[in-house]
Amino acid sequence: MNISMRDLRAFIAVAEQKNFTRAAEQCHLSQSAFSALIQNLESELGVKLFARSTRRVELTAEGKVFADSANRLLVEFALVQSEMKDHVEMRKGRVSVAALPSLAAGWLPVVLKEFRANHPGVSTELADTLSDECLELVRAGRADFALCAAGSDMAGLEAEPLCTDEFYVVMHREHPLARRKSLSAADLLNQPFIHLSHTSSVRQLLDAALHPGRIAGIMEVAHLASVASLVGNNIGISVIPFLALFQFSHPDLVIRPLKEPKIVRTIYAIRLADRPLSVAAEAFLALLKKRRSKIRSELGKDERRH
Amino acid sequence: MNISMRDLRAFIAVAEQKNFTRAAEQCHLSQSAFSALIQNLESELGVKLFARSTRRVELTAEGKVFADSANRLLVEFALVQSEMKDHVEMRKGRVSVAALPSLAAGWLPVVLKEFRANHPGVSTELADTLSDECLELVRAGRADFALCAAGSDMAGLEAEPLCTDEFYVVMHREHPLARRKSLSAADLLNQPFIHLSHTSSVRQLLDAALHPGRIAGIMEVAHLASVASLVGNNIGISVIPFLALFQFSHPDLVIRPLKEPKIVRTIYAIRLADRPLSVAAEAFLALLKKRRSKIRSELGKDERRH
DNA sequence: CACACTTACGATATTCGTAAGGATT
DNA sequence: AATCCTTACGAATATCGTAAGTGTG
Repeated sequence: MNISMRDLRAFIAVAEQKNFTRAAEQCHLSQSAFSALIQNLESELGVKLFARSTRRVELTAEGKVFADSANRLLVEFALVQSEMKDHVEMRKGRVSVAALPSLAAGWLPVVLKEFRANHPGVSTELADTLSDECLELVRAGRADFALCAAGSDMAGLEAEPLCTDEFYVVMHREHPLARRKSLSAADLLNQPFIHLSHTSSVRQLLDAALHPGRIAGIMEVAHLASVASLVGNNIGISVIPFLALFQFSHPDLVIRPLKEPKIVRTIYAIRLADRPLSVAAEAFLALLKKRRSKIRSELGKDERRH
Repeated sequence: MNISMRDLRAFIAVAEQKNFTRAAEQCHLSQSAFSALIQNLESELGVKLFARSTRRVELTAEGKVFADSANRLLVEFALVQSEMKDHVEMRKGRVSVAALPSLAAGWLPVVLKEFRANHPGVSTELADTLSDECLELVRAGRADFALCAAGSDMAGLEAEPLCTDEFYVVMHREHPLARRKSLSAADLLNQPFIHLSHTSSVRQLLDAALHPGRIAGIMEVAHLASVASLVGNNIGISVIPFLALFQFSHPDLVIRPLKEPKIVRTIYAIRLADRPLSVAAEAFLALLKKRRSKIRSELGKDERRH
């Protein structure tokens, strides 16, 4: 028992035209092939659908019953087809992104806005969280992809570099080091230092780069806003990646590039390996890559605003 | 764009099994043919439905969307199939019969009852009316077939004899002719005669057979019950077909066979030519023919009851 | 190296169209 | 004679299965 949409369309064509020849034309078939098709349909259903006298073709009682059903099935099927098309052409869909708070608060919304304007039917979700949780969301399939740093275990994931992010020293404007144009790791020794929590990728990177034993950490907080406040009150200094600097735009704060060693982290677009993204997610990721040059200029705008 | 139910079943099979090989077995196909089938489906829809790594098969985002639709379509289709089957096997359907009042009041209900008991899902309709209107109902498609006498214009109709119906003289028991065992046309001359209306097939047959000029018609009524009442009051006599005699079972009435000429009418099963009956109507007609031997015995029962 | 999907390719079935047949008006 | 559906039959097409190819764990 195998009936196709074409069979249904053919059936409906005869039912409407009441004529095999015209129905066959409508279906781009020879009349004989068409006749065979209808006969086949009748035998599959086990019912005569048409009463053919040589001069007239009419639906049988059972044919009428089937006509209603066939029409309904065709409509249903057309809806399914159009829904699939909607997804392919991104009039429908869903994109779920996990991103570092720094990206989620700065550059990402700008691109998100553009994407949403272009594809109003596609719903977008954004989870702003630390790298590890970003990766977890991707692994669990709760996010299509993540924009974050690479984690220690990247098995099953595929990471594509999106941009690099340099680290800066932030301190109070009255801090002794504030007069310097740039700073090195040696300058930070014995300075009261505000750390982010160990789970933060920033912290992990700093620990690796700056020999933690020699840094006089005096405090450990979870959120950048806390760091900014502590530094703003001159309780200590900190080292922050460029993308997070928008939280440190304050007259009392001074930002200085950290040189020697220059610390750079890479932000990746990370997704499940061997799993294609949905059409919409693919498109959104493409747009993100297309707009990646604006990452810094967007932040610039943000800083100028303060 | 031609997608078949088989395609949907195959798709659902992989979606559930998450494995082409098992799904192929489930569909009684070789794995390679199955693979081609799915690829074909994907290309027809214009979307990748499955993410195949060599080790795992999963639905893509679009595949999940399609899975819901495919399931729904299959369910819908199964319902359509079962509805068609219901009609073929007469768990559903409709039979509409037009029949002469004499049949509709006597034999027909008995067969109808049997049919309805065997096929409770099939709705039955019965129009009890004179032959001309019976034929009209059949022509208009309002009745599947009619049980009545043949009309003057039988074009487009197909008549199959069902039974014959002989005519009897009915009169009051005190009527002079009541003592006779049988009567001839000559006996009826100059007797006050109760006629049915000209539209009645009975009347037409009598007019043709009994030389109306020589019959002293004194009254013309539409319904047999009126004839019975008039005759019951000894206002006149009448000639009535056997099948209608059940209305004349009364102690005051006497029924005598009419011989010379013996008048016989034929009752036909009449339907549209070149139009098959619905399965249910065909079955009902078959049952009617099978039970036709009971036409007289049913009437006998009726008469015995009085 | 075993498993699982894809590709290649010859074999098999289906489906197609032309042409002839048959029935009706 | 014209119309319209069916049947016959060779041809085109699609589908199938075996077997080889490929990538992964």
